[in-house]
Amino acid sequence: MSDHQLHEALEMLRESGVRITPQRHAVLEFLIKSMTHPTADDIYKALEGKFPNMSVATVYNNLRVFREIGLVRELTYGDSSSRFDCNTSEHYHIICSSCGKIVDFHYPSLEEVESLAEQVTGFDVSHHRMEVYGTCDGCKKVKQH
Amino acid sequence: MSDHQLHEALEMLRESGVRITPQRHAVLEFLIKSMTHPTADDIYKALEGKFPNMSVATVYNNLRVFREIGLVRELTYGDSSSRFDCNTSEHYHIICSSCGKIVDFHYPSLEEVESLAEQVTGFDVSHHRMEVYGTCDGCKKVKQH
DNA sequence: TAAACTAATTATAAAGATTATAAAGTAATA
DNA sequence: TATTACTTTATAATCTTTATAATTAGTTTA
Repeated sequence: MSDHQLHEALEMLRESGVRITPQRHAVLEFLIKSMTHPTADDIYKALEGKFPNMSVATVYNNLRVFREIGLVRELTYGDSSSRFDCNTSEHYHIICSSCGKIVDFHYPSLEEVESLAEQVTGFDVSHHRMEVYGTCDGCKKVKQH
Repeated sequence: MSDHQLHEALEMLRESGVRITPQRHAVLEFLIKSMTHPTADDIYKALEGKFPNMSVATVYNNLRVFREIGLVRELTYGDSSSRFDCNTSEHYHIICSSCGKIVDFHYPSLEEVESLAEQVTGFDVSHHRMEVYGTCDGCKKVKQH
């Protein structure tokens, strides 16, 4: 499943004329295989075993390249650092206010909101973003004790 | 209108046992009267004429106090710095991807999304957040030329 | 009102995330 | 092979936000 996704992503890079270096490949692979939504630092730490000389700047550079191509989305929440999401298919996120865990969920796209906003404000709407916040199962149990 | 809002906000501060200092009053007043959603730095710059000795830390301190009381909401968008919104009534934002302008709009709360997310993920949902992105009227015109 | 206490402000430093720059390395192409 | 463009590394710089300590100001109490 994620192998197929990786393959497609590499294809997109090639088509865009972006070189596929070992570091770039590793960052991409880690992003696709990770089910969490890692920060740049998460990725850096995860790969420093394999690439002891890799610089943080390389992680950021590659994430920027991926974002520009449309391969990843950058998620900015309240906390200090951005998170990166490789799943570009339509989905929303629910975030645990207690431990920061992020879980995907699906819901039909909120087109009605977009068209209303367009009418009311006179903007040309391109997209929207929505997240739900709450307490995850694990944190609920911890709180009960 | 905003005088009334300022009065109510000051009342809330008093009830919470928070001192109303000149700087605090000025930050609050600026937030309420400004129709934009300023960053901490915007506020700092706007008030440095009146309070030449005011420190940035004071602005942040006061914003934190206001947030803790529930007087303002902190908005974290893609750009580097947080924005602060004094309008605590239910509403959503539409943001211009080109110039960063933020406009409020109203829409019935998305309770259905919250309850579905709750069922699917097992979270206890507390709230959600949604923004619409697009191009504002001004920027549309600029682009046409 | 004066003394004591508490909270707020200032000035400054520190932390953390991200971006910029220059030099060195690597791949692609003619 | 020589040239070119792209990528990485190392490092410094920037920017936002938080932390700390000292000072100031406001509030309470005697």
